[in-house]
Amino acid sequence: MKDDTICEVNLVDRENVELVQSQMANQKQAMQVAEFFKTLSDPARMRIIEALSIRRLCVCDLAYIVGLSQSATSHHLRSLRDKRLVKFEKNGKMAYYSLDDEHVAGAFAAVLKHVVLEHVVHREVY
Amino acid sequence: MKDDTICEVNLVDRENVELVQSQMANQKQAMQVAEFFKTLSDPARMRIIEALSIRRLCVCDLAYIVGLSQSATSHHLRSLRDKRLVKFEKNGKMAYYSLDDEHVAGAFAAVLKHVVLEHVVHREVY
DNA sequence: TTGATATCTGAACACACATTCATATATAAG
DNA sequence: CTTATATATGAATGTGTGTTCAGATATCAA
Repeated sequence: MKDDTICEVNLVDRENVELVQSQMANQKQAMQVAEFFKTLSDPARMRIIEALSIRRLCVCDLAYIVGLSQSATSHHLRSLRDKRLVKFEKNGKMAYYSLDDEHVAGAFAAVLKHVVLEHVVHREVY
Repeated sequence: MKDDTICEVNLVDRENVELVQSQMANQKQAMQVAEFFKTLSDPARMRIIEALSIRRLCVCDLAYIVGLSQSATSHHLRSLRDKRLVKFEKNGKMAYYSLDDEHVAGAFAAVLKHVVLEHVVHREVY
């Protein structure tokens, strides 16, 4: 336990801290994963991704499904496009959006690797 | 394709829309999953969870590891506690935090079920 | 008791971001 | 060319939230 140590300059158990630091992914990776989570942290974007995983859709049908205005939907689609989570094809006046499967799968794989596995594997008794 | 239909009142392909709607999880579930993602969408909270998945830690050591002030760390821990993702025990002046394993595992399971599987299973040709 | 330490908490500030509104672009139809 | 439709986009607004700051609470030591 070592709670007899005195906390100087915000460090109680240096040994413990160094062990944790050595086992943690670097800060850049954590930020990337957090970035991906942030994208999915909005219910509207969540539902957009969900809907597009079922079927390719045009903007106005998508807007209807997620219950947003056409403009708001378009803004979200733009940010999702920038993150390469969705792609689109223009067909006349219409724009048909679908998931960017490879990239989404890759992102999920990264998340699973850096978060879930990390948690499942390190089941030690504290 | 059916892009010959006219878009009245924001609906191009009613049939398609209804199919997607029937296959989507309800909005409540989407919001719950989004809520969980929002919690992990902050790099600091991300690293807090990551660190605690390795070892039980007191607040000041945790603050040192994630590179935040003690106050900011405490605020994050409070929100994580409210969502039952972490738990803590007091030992004298110190507070030792650890993951609330059952709840975290449950949350991840829900996410995997409602997001990843959904995506993997529905691999149809559009 | 007094002083030091670890943590917590409310208020304030600053910044990020989702939505709306107005408008722009592009295509199709008449 | 003109009109209508589908989508895109920039600006503005309002809301949410992460951090800091100051101070509160609690425990331990002297």
